[in-house]
Amino acid sequence: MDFDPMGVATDLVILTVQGGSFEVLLIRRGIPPHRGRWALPGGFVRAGEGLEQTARRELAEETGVGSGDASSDAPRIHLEQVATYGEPGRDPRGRVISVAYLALVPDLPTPVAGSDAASASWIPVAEVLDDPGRLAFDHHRILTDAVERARAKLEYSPLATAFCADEFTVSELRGVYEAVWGIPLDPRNFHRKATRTEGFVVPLGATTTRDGGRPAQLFRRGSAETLHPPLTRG
Amino acid sequence: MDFDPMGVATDLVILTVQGGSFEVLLIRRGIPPHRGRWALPGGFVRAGEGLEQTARRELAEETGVGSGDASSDAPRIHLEQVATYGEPGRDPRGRVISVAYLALVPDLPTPVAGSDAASASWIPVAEVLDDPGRLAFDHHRILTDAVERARAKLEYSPLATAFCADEFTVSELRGVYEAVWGIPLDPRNFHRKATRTEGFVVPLGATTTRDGGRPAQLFRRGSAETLHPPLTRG
DNA sequence: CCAAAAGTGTTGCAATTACACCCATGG
DNA sequence: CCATGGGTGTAATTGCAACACTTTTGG
Repeated sequence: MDFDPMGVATDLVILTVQGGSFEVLLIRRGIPPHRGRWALPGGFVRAGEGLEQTARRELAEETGVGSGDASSDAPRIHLEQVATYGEPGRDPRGRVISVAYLALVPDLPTPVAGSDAASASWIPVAEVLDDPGRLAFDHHRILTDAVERARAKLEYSPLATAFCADEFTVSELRGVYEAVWGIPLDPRNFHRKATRTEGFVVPLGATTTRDGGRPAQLFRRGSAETLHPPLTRG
Repeated sequence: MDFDPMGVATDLVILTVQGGSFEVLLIRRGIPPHRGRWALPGGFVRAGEGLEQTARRELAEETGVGSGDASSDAPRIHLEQVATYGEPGRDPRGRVISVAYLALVPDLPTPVAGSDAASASWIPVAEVLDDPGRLAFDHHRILTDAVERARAKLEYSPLATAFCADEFTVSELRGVYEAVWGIPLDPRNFHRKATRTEGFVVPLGATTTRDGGRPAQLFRRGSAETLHPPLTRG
């Protein structure tokens, strides 16, 4: 038996935390379908290209970072697959399957508009989630799934460090948790948990006073893949 | 820009627990490529068909249950998407993207060989995981990912009930956990956790002596989607 | 009666929370 | 000296593992 050929695309949920706000990168579509509407950045997988490779290419096009090329010395961006969406009729161009990826980036310079985007902007996640009609295609569902994944993974993985610069303070790390989860955390207990959890963060010895008050130690992400014990919400 | 057309398939990781053994349904391929080798059941997505619909169709073909048709009164089988695999070169027939699904079924009658399968058998999961060369394509990776997902979800979701018949005892439920995790659990503490966790299981009043000894209460799965608190491994 | 499996009570350790308190800087 | 944020100590509580013990059947 032969197969029915289909289009395969990747869509990206690029998340960041800026000044205590949890935001997603959206584009205003410059070409049909859904021209002029907000959507997740994405594009078709090319013939010889792997799925993650496509996602990294799109990420680089939109943000200017994270291309997986050996030639690039850009910071390593966290990128993971979330799910695949393939209902017939989800794209008016024909039968298109979309593999959604979640990317977590630190505070970045202004986003760049890609080829199919009239413009690109950081928008607060909560605002978009509260308005199911805001996004084109089935992108509201994709965003919902990706954000849920991110929120869950903060608990048991060191993923939050992906939102931070190379060097960060415990407060900055806590700010990530507070922004993503949308709840305040006790700074004193958080400090203990973050620093005592094996392999989560490693102290650099240096300090900074960029947040005012007593100088804070600087840390880099550790080597742990999972957090024991996990950080809990609430 | 137009897209490069590709084949889209679903592959199924169908898991069950039989007599304390955690097993996966494999087929011996009856057609090329990889004719004669073991593989996960799967097949191409048809033109007007949704991804999950394809998975349910394949599941019904292999096991005779769980088709999503309204006409079917077969039991509802747990089916969830795991991940999508799309490296160029993973399938010699051309560029094929495969969406992997995880299905959990209760102890079932003998499996049926589908159209592309010479035969189908239940094989212990541990045995297959220990032998990376056993499966065709990249199916060892898919199985690894799916089993990891299943093991993790037992902790915080009522998924284990999907391996049980409609009515089950606490011991039978514990047997599922022990088989999937591969470790023994304290029957007394497990009983408390399972029955005290809100919405996990609901007592039916009836009892059974099918396991010997004192009669055990029968339960049905509850309505909870997540377990609070979770059941922990170790 | 004994064996086997179901189910309950209790105890002690470990993790977590809530918050009092001290530290180090800038203004 | 005060405000601000960084960081430590500690008591009350909760959660959980370990295991003694009781219950209800079959043989």
